Amino acid sequence: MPELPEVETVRRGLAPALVGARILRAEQRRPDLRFPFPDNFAARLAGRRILGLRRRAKYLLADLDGGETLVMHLGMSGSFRVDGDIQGAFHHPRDKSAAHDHVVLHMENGGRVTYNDPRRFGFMLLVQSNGLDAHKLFQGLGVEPLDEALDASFLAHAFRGRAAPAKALLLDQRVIAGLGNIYVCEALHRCGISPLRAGGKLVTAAGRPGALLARLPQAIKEVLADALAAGGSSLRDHRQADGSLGYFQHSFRVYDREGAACPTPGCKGTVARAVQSGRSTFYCPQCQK
DNA sequence: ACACTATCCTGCAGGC
DNA sequence: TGCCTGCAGGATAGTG
Repeated sequence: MPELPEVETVRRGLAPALVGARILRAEQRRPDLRFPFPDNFAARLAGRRILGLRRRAKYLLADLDGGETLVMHLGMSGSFRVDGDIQGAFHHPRDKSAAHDHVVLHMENGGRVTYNDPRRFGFMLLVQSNGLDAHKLFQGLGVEPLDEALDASFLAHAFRGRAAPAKALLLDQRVIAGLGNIYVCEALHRCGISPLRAGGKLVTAAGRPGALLARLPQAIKEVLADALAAGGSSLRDHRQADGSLGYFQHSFRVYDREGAACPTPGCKGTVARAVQSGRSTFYCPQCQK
């Protein structure tokens, strides 16, 4: 479920159960997800206290005592579940999703945090906390989209001379870290930029942001803020850590709305679907230029 | 350097 | 009903 608003919503949901709490015991139920788990993963988690839970881009970072940080990425289908069931697990045998419960953290406070990931594109790593920024995963990461560093001149610099479509550039985590397919589609629609438009064409010859590009940072920040306020988007049956559903999917203007009337006031267009870099793009050919 | 593809994996919806 | 195809919120290695 993982773009920035979803990961941040997960972080907020997990924090009460994890921050300040000690991991009594950890279960690692398979050798790997996207990558192999670290050596002695479960044993290295046992007894550790979680000092804080942060987010960087789409990564969740749990800082542990002892100087290590547990780095978690949800991939496409990762989710966390928190239950306070101290008496023992209730796992319905027909609950298929339990087959994909890959990691369980048994907390000293009686809580239990389970990581479930059917597609296993997610991963967990342990990294020295003081070397996090230098780690390969974080080294090349672009700006946080909600940071003030994301502004029109930053985008003009990043897009200048690029032939790749705006969609591809916004999905590139080395430029902006945290956007994904949904929010890129939504942000481009909000500011009237076609996802097919070459990035370089949105920049003036002098390297300044064009009129449309100037609106993009605000569009990105607004759609993310709206999604955060809604608890993220819940496609299919994805749930937040506390079991509740985000509801921003009801506010999508173009994503997964092929054939619907364009919601832009005064626009008579119809939402279209295109495929870019193997992924669906939704946009209005009428008002996105 | 850049642009584009194929790929990892499972589940689900839609067509026949 | 069942089988098949395509598609899914991500990110990377590999190709030209």
